[in-house]
Amino acid sequence: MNKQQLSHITSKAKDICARSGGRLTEKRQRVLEILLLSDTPLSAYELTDVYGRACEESMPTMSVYRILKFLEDEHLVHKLNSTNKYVACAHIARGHAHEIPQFLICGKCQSAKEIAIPTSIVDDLGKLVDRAGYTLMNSQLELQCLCEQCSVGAS
Amino acid sequence: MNKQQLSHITSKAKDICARSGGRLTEKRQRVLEILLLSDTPLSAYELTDVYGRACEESMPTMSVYRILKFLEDEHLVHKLNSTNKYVACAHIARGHAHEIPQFLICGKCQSAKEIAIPTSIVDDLGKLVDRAGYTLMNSQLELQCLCEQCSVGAS
DNA sequence: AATAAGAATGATATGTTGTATCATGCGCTG
DNA sequence: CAGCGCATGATACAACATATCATTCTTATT
Repeated sequence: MNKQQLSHITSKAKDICARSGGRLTEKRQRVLEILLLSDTPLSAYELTDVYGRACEESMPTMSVYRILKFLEDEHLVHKLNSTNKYVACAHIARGHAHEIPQFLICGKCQSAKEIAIPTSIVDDLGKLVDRAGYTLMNSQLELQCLCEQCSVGAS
Repeated sequence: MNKQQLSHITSKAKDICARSGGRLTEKRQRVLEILLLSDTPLSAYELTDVYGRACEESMPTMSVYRILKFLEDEHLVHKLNSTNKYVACAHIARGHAHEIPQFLICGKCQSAKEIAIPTSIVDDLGKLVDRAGYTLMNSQLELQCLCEQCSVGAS
């Protein structure tokens, strides 16, 4: 990702925050940028470390958690429940529809890819859940995979 | 679950362990029984507490983790990654096919139901993952739901 | 039965993730 | 410029998990 793309995304992100009455402060923007530039999802503590090294000043982890919560509420960041790590939303630049995100997580290099799952599959899952007497509340799936590169390497 | 059902299951569990060269010791069996009798999944620390109260002697949490690992390796217990809690396998008594477990987790009462997901849905997911250039390694899904009782209560 | 080997468990320390709470700083508005 | 509200800092602690070494229990062999 180059600087222009990054500034385009953060500009969009500012709009999104403004529309909901929030503010993308400098620290929040920096945290978001770190996640946008990271190859892999990061834990709150990893983010604290990266922030400290990148910004020449440290931030308490508590603040990182608060900022992550803000960014999550704005749908700019997603949390991976299976790994307790955070990843920037892949759809900030274009439209940013608030669809339920789905993730493919590589068990080898830890990269995570946000994908769209066809409505048909989600509907099938919903029907299945209904038949079990339950109601589906959230269908964020996190599928444990191998990414293309790691599949090749492991052959 | 009555005593007869419980002892039938633990007897099956002993067979399963024996077949793989493991031993379902008394402590391992007690941990399994606690999970079998629990209405909800339990964390390792909750298990430590319950064990201490039920068995009139305490067990270090470290041992609980080791026992949980053993029971997981024998497919007698599953871990819910989204909540960091553990649940007894629902299929010990009958056949105990080592299918990938799928769970419906009630966000209100915390109960978890282990279900079978039709091959067709899993296949569809697999194809989707393939198209994204990834390889599906494990399809344990944990769907956040409301159970029947909690849905009714919330109406 | 004695003993040695290996499995199971205990004890202790520490690492990782996350929340609670109160204090401080910063920016806007009247 | 005073005061209010939002954002951030600082500190403490709770919950989840692993590493490591010591001890105890089983089992096989003699």
